Amino acid sequence: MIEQAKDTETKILDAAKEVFQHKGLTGARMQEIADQAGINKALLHYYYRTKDKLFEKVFELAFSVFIPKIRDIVLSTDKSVFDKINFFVDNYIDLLNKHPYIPGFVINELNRNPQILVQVFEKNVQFKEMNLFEKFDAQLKDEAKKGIIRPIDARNLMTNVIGLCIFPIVARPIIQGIMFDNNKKNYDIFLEQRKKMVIDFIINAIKVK
Amino acid sequence: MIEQAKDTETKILDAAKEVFQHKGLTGARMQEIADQAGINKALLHYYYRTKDKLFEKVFELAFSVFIPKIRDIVLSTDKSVFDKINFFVDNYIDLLNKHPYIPGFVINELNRNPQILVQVFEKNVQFKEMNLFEKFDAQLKDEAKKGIIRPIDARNLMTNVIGLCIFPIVARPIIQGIMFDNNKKNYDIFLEQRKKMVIDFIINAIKVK
DNA sequence: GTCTATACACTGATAGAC
DNA sequence: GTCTATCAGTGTATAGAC
Repeated sequence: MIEQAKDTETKILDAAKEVFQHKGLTGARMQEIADQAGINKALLHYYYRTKDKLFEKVFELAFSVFIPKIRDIVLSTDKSVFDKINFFVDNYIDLLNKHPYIPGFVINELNRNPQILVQVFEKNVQFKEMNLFEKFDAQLKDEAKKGIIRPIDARNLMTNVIGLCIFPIVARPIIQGIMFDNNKKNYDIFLEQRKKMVIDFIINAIKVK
Repeated sequence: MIEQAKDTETKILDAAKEVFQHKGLTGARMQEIADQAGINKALLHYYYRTKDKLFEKVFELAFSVFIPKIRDIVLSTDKSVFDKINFFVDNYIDLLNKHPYIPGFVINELNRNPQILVQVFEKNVQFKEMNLFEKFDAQLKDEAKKGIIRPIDARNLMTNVIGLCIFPIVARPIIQGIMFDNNKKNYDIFLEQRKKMVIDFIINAIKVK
C-alpha cells in the first residue's frame, strides 16, 4: 500500500537523520537506523538501496535547513544593514536551537568529503545562484559612503555573523568544558544571553559613531 | 633496540595523526595508518594495543596544540585588552594555518563523544585550572570602568575572538563553496586578509569612541 | 621488534519466503 | 512491502615464527 510505504519511508528517513547526525557517515550503522525506525534492516535497502544513498538524502535535507535561510534574509532588500543583522541573528539562533546538531554534521562531513557539495549543487541549482553577495556588497558600500557604517565586504561580514552564531553551538563540548566547568545549565543561559550580545557586538563593530 | 623503537613509535604516531585527523575515529583504518607509517599492521597493536588507545594519544596531542595557547595569551597580565586581542588573533591564526585540520578534528570527535574531554582533563590537570577567566574578567571590568572599552565578559569575548578565527577554517568547504565559487586561491587570499580584518572588527566592537 | 598468517566479529547488502 | 536467513567482504586484534 502506498500509504504504508510513505509512512515507512518517512520513519526510515527520520531514524537516519538521528543516527547520521550523531554518529556521522562512517560511525553510523544500518542496524542502528533500522532499530531506531522500528523496522528490519533489509527494508532500508529496499527503500534506499545503499548506505551512501541514504546518507546523501539526509545530508541534502540537513543542508537545505540552514543555507536557504541565509539567502532569504540577505535578499530582503528593503531593510537597512542594521535591521538585516538584527533579523538574521535573531532568526538564525532560533533555528540553531531547533537543530543544534546539523551545523556540526554538515561541516564535518564536508571536511571529510568536500565533493558532496558539488553533488548538492548539481541537484539544487538554487543553492548555486548565490551571487546575492554582490547585491549585499553594493548595499554595504552605499551605507558606508553615507557614513552609516564602516567599510566591510559582504563575505567577511557574513562569515563573522554566521560564525558568531554557529561557533558556540558547534564547539559546545569544548567551550562548555573549559569555560563553564561542564555545567550544562550555565551554558544554556550563556547561549540564551548571547543573542542580544552578538547583535550588539556586530552592530558596534561596523557602526560609525 | 631502543633507538629503533622510539623511531617506529614516532612514525606510527605521525601516521596516526594524519589519518585520524582526516578520517576521524570511525573512518580511520588501522591498515591505512600502517601503510602511511611504512610498517606492518601488527606493529600498531604492539605499540599501542588498541585503535582506541592510539586515537586517544592522537587526540590529546591535537588538543594540547590549541588549548594551552589560549591560556598563555590570556594570562599575559601586563598587556592591555587591545594588545591582548591583537597578539592573540595574530598568533592564533598563524597557528591555525600551520594545523588547519586540528580544530575540526577536535570539535567533531568531542561532539561524537564528549567524554574524551573528561579523560584529557584527568591526565592533564593544567587544562582544568582554567579559572584564568576570572582574572581576565577583572581586567575587562577595570578597563570598562575607565571608559576604554564597552562592558563585556571574558567568556563572551573569548568565544567571539576564537570563533572568528576558527570558523572560517573549520567551515572552509562550505564557505569557499558558497561564497567563493569553490576557488581555493581566492579563499586563501580571503583568509590572509582576515587577520587584520578580524582584529579591527573586534577592537571596534568593544572600543568606546 | 618486526613480520606472516589467521582468528573472530561485524557490516553492508542480497536472496527468497510470505 | 516486510520479514528471516545468509553471504561476501572488511576490520580489529592476536598467535607464533624469526
